[in-house]
Amino acid sequence: MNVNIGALRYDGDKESGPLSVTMPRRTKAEAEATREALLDAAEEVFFDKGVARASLEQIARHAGMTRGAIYWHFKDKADLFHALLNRVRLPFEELLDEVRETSGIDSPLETLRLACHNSLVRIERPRDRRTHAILLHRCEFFSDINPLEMQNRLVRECQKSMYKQLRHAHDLGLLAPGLAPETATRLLQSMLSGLVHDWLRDPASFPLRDEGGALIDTLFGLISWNA
Amino acid sequence: MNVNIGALRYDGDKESGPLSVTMPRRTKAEAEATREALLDAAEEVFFDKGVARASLEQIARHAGMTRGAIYWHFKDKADLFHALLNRVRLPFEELLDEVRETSGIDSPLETLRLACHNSLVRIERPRDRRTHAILLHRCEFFSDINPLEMQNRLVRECQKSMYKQLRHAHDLGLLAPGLAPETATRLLQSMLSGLVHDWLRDPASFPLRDEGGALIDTLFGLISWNA
DNA sequence: ATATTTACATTCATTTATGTATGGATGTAG
DNA sequence: CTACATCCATACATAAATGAATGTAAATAT
Repeated sequence: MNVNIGALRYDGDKESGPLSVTMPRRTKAEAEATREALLDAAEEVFFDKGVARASLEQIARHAGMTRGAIYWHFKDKADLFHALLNRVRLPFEELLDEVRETSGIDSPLETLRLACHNSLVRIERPRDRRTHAILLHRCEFFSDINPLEMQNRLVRECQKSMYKQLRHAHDLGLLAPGLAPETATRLLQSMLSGLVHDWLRDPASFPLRDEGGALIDTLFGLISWNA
Repeated sequence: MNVNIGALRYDGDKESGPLSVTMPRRTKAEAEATREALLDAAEEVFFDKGVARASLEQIARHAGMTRGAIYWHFKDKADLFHALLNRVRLPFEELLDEVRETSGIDSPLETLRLACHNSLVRIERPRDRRTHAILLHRCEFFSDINPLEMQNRLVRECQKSMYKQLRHAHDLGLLAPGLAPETATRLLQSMLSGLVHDWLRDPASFPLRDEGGALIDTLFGLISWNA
């Protein structure tokens, strides 16, 4: 079996148009590679021009293909968009699990703090950064896609995980006196949400890990009980 | 002079299409009224369908006009969009001035806190709410419009005003010990930004004034110096 | 070895939005 | 009372994107 994942076959035509006049069918591995290439191209073009203004023709050309390839691998633009988001999906709960497993910490507040730090690290990775920027700042609704509902689902899911930790911390008396876990949750979630929004709008304006990390630590210092 | 602002002339045709086959020119006041009607229609259609998917035809029909009216009053879609934003523009500094004038408070921290409350009240007004929702969640770049740059300008301007207040508060020893005014600024701005984003995405999910107000008070309680 | 399916490229028909050009009736200035 | 400018409606030309249909050579199954 000809396993050749990750490299498209070329036939001398170095231009970024269709590979040749009668380019034939590829092996399964090559087909999977072109699917990924199409997703990469969609990521770039969506990011640069916005989802609405990005045509499937531009995306296909950017990947060295034609629209035929897109319509083979994806139903339409919306389907392509969904596939794009699925590549970077990561529930906040899994970030918490990761922290719980790697570090031997049992304090719910410390676990949460580290998970927040890790979420910033995640979102700095180019693919995650661009994809989140697309979802937050570069797409409106179209066909059956409602990015606002998607964002809502993500936020609520994240809030739920945060609340579980802060509720636990509150029960252990770790929170500042008079601070309800519900309030602490909104405080943390809104701050992180705003921070990420601001940074994604202009990543060059400030270093996310540094300033964001300091902000997280400051907030956790403020909401923690201290003698 | 026939002053008749706020009411379009009808000629028996109650349908929402063009008023009549050969509807003539209006008075200056009527023309200004249709301009406002077009902006109202744009606000609604942009909000419902997103800026990219909203056609000028739909907007015109929604106002009981045709595209001819739009192209008379505005250069193109981008110009219409700009005019829409100008209706609700309000710098944060003016909110601060308003507080300084109406209340006799001289504490920079209290002034800032009240201005934050007032900003929530402002954004709950239907026109402000819809327009901000359009800018934040319902438009991508198109032609010469870059909503991300617009958002950036607004945020930086707001940050600047907040920082002036917090810097002043810090110099007066009003901030919690060890809390830099730069950090406090980011904390407050990110939280407010995230809060507004979340609320605009789904205004029914929680009451902004109540929960947001409580959040503001909590945060100011945390960042203030207290014996 | 043949038949079939796969993985695209190419072509075509349709839709949709835009910008402009033109027309026409009335307000308004003189 | 005329003349012109204003405020729109209508008509037209153009462009761009979509989705479906079709073609096709190689991979794969039989």
